[in-house]
Amino acid sequence: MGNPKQKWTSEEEEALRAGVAKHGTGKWKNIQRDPEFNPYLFSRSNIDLKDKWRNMSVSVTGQGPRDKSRTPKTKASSDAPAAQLSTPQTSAPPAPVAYDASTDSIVDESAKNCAPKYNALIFEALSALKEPNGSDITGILRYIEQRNEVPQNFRRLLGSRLRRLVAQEKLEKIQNCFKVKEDNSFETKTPIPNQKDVRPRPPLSADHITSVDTVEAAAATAASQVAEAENKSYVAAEAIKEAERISNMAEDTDSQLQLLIDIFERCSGGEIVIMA
DNA sequence: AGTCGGGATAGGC
DNA sequence: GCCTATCCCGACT
Repeated sequence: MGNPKQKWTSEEEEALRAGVAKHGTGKWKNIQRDPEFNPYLFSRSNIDLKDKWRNMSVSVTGQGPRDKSRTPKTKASSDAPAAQLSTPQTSAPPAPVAYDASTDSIVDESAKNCAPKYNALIFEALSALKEPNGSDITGILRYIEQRNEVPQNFRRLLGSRLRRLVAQEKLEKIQNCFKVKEDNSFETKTPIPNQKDVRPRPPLSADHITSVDTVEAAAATAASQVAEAENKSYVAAEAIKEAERISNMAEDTDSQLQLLIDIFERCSGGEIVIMA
């Protein structure tokens, strides 16, 4: 067709990875315009970035180029940035190994993203199975397997995921069965201020205002309290982000450990395990 | 305007 | 000829 092919250089690829790590997939225009990456990507359009990312994705996941049988396009695929945990991923291609600019390390996005997905599947299974005393791992496994494609070592993964959810008090374990904790809601909730916190202040009457000074002092106090509250809110939000990041790291490490255990056991049994 | 998925095609083997 | 990477187009939000 029109223009001759312009091969992607490694610098461009790195810039694209870093851009996706920073802005998330789907924000191609933002990445392209970002002054940090624009020097490398100025000759590429946002469409080019999308195509290249798609291409990088299939080569990492080992799928053939453009799997035609991919799932139908889901509408409302307003993608979520890479951080969006259960975002699930929208219609974005399976995320390739992404370059994490902040840590200078390679992070497997797909592993990151599947953690919350599996958790959601576990909760879905438990609520669908509706067993009063909880469901055992086999039942949960069967439910998920029937409805989703799962990796070979999924039982192990499921086991560790269940243990983690129990540890996080999102599930409770009764003998060998797992049950959703009553007071648990899985979403991160934004705390709704309870009534006593938002109760209307008593109306100011004239005798509350003794002088302009006191009004100003009250205003200054209120302003400083608002600022302080905002500050605390920001610190809390940062802490939540950090906790999520650490949780994801833990999930990754756990998955890797399970895989290594699996390989070790197979090797111990005399099986030859070929690493890809 | 921006994004997406699919089709077309250049280029390497 | 086949496969992959890139370009292009139309649909969608």
